[in-house]
Amino acid sequence: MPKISDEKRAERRAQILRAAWISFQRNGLHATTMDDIISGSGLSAGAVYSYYPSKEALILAAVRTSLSGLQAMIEPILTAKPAPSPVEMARQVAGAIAEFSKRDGFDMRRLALLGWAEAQRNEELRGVMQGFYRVFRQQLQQAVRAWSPRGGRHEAIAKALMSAMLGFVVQSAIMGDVTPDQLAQGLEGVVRKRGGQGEGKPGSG
Amino acid sequence: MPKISDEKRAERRAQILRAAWISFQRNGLHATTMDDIISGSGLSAGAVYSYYPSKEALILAAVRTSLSGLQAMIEPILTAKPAPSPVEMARQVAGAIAEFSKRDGFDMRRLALLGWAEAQRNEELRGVMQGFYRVFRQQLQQAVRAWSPRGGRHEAIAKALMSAMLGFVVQSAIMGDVTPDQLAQGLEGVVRKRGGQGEGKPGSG
Amino acid sequence: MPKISDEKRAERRAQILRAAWISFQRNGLHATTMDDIISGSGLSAGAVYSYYPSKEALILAAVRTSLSGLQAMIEPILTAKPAPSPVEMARQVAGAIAEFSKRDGFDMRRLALLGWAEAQRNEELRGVMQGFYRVFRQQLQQAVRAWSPRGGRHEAIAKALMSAMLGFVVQSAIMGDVTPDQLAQGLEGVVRKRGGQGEGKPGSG
Amino acid sequence: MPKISDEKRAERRAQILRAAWISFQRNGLHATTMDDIISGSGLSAGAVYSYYPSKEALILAAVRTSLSGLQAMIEPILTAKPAPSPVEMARQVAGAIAEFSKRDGFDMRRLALLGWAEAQRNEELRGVMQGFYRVFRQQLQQAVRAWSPRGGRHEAIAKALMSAMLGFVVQSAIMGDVTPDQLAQGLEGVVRKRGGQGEGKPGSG
DNA sequence: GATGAATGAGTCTTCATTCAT
DNA sequence: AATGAATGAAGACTCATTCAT
Repeated sequence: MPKISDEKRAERRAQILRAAWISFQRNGLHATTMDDIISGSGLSAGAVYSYYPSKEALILAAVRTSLSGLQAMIEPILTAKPAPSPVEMARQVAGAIAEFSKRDGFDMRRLALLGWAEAQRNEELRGVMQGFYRVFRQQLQQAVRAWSPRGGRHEAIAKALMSAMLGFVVQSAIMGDVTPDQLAQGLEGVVRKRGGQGEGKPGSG
Repeated sequence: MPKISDEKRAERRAQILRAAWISFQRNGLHATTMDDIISGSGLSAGAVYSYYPSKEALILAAVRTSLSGLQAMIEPILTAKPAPSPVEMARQVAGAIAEFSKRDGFDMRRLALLGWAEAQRNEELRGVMQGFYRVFRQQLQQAVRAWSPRGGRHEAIAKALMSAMLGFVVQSAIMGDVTPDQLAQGLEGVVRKRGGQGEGKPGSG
Repeated sequence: MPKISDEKRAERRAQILRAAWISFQRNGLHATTMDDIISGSGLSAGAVYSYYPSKEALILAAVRTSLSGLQAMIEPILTAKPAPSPVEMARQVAGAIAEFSKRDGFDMRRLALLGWAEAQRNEELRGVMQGFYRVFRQQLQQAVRAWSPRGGRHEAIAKALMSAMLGFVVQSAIMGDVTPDQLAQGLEGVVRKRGGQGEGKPGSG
Repeated sequence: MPKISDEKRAERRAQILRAAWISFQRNGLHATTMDDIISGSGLSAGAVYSYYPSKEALILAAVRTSLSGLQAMIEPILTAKPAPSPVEMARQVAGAIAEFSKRDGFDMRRLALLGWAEAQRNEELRGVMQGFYRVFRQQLQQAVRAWSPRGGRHEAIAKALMSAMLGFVVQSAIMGDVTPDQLAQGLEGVVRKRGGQGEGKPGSG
C-alpha cells in the first residue's frame, strides 16, 4: 500500500480535531468519550488513535489549537502602529474573543474554561497554557510600553489588562451579558475622579 | 426524632464536604471518585450518601459553600463607608481572594475554575453561579455608585471590575504571579494619559 | 417499661405485613426495598426487624397470608353440599379469585405470580406453596368425588380443574380479559360433541 | 463493514443469551447478576454490553426467544388438518411444553413464571407477552372453530383452553406432578354427566 | 495502513441489616 | 423496647485503549 500523503494526514488530523473540539465544547472534556470523537470524525477507532495517541493528546491539541487561533487574532491588535490605548486594546481583544467565539459554531470561551480546569490536573497542559499566556502578556506589556514609553508600571498594567480580558471570557461565558464596549467604558470609568461628572451618553454603546 | 443532633448532622456534612473539597481541588471534579471522598471523610459509602444523595450534589454543595464563603469575605469590602474607589475595591477583593485561597490548605481559586468548567454542563450549578455573580455585581455597582454618584456608567464599571477580579482568579491560578497590588496599580495605569509621566513610587507595594 | 400486649404485637405485625403487601404487589418482590416497607408501616427499621427477621420472612409471610385468605374463600365452595359440578366449581373459584383480587385495593393475582417466580429460588416458599396447593387439590378431588362418586379419574379432573384455575389467574393478570363465566362456558364447550349445535344463549353471561 | 460476520455476531448473541438463560432459570431474574452472565458467556463485560445494552434487554430477549420457540412448537398442533379436538389440543400442547422444557437442560416453564412476575413491572415485557398470548389464543380459537364450526362459544373455549395450558405450566413447575395425559383426561371428565359411569380405559394413556 | 470488536478495571450508587444510644 | 444512623459488600454499566484480522 502506498503511504498516505502528508496532505491527507494533515486533513485527517484536522478532521479528528474538529470532531474533538465540537464534543469538548458541547459536552465538556470528561463527558466527551473517545467514541463521540471517533463517530464525529467519521474514522475508525484505530485510525483516530494512529493520529492521536490518547484522549489527553487530543485535549492538548484542542487547547493548543484554540490558543493559537486566539493568538493569531490578537497579535495584530497588540502590534498595531501606533499602539492603541490599553482601554482600546481591551475593547478590541474582547471583541476578537467574542467574535472568535462564534466561529463555526464553536464557542471558544467554553473551551478556555474547560482548559483552565483541566490545567490544574494536567501539568503538560498547564505548561502549554502558561507559555501562551506569558507570550500574550509580554506582547501586552510591549504594547503598553509603546503606548506610554515613560509611564512605567508596564508589567502591572499588562497584568491588569490580562485580568480584565480573562475575566471577560469568564463573565461572558457564565453570565453572557457583557460586551467589549462595556468592558472598555468600565475600565475607563474605573479611575474617573471621585465625584466626576458623568456624561449623559458614553462614547459608544 | 433524630437520634443524632442537628449539630452532629451539620458536623458530619461539613466533614464530608471538607473531604470532597480537598479531593476536588486536588484532583479535579471528575478525577475525584466517590471513594476518594468516602475514604477522606472517614465514613462509609452509605453514610456519605445519606448526607449527599449524589456526587453532583456534593459538587454543588462544594461550589455553593465556596461562593458563600467568598461572599462573606467580599461583602464588607463593598459595603464599607465611605465607599472605596473602584481601584481600591479591586485591590481589596483580590486580596481577599488571595487570602481566602489559602484557608485551611484549600485553594479556592482552583475550585472556582473547576466550577466554571462544570457550569457549562450542569444547569443547576450554572444557575447557582449566575445568582451569586449577579448579586456580587449588584453590590459592586452600588459601591461604585456610592463612590461616584454622578459618574454614570455604573453598570459598565461594575462589569469591568468584575472582569478584573475574575481574571485575577484565573491569572493567579494559572500563572501564579499576580498580586492584588499589581492589579490595582495596573488598573490605575490603564487610563493614564498617553505619554503621562510615571511616578517613581506607586502608592503601595 | 411494660411489655407490649399480644394484641399490640399482632396489630403491629399486621401493619407491617400490609405495608409489605402493598409494596410487593405494586413494585414486585425485588424492587421493593425494606425502606419502602418500613416507611409504609410507619414504624422504625428496628421495630420492623423485631417483628420480621428478614425480608425473606416478610415475603414468606405475605405469600402465606395471601394463600390463607384464598383458602378461606375457596373452601366453602369446594365443600358445599350438594357438591357443585366441576364447571360450576371452576366458575365460582375463578369468581372468588377475581373478587379477592380487588380486596382493599390489592391484586392478589399479582402476588401469586410473584410468589411463583420466587418459589423457584426459595425452597421454603416453594414448600409452603406446594403444601397449600396440595391441600387445595385434595379438596378439589374430594369435591369431584362427591359430585360423581363413580366417575373415576378424580385425580385427573382435580388436576385439570386446578390448571384451569391457576391459568385463569395468569391469563387474567397478564391479559386481563377473561371472566369466570367465560372460563366455565369454555370448559363446558371443550368436550362438546364434534359438530354439535351451539345454543344461541349460554346459560349465563 | 463489520470485521465480524453476521453469523459470528448471531453466534455471539446466542452465546450470551444462552448464558443468561441458564442463569435466569437457575437463579431467577433478579438474583442473576450481569457478572454471572458475563462469566457464563465467556466474554468480557464490554463485549456482552455491546450485544445487549442492559440487563433488561437480556431479560426481554430471553423471554422473547422462549416465547418464539414455544410458538414454533405449538403452531403445527393448532393448525393441523383435520383440527384436533380441544382436549387433544390441550394434551399435545401440554406435551410440547413438557418436552420443550427439557431442551438443552433448560426448563422453559421456569422462565415463563419468571417472565410473568417481571411483566408486572416491565411494560415492554408485558406488551411482548400480551402480543404473543393474543396470537396464541387466536390460533387456538381458529382451531376450535375448525373443529366445531357451528359450536359457537369459540372465544370462551379458547380462553378456557388457554387457562388450562397456562395452569399446566404453573402446576407442573410448582408441583411437578401433572402429565399432559392427566390434563387431557381431566378436561374430558370435567363435563361428564353427573353420576356418569367411569370407563375402565380412557381414550388415551 | 485500517478496522472495530474486545477488554476489564473502575465508577457511582443501593440496600438489607445491625447496634449504640 | 425502640430508634434510625451507619455499614459495606455488591450491582449495573462505561469507556480509553489494544490488536487480530
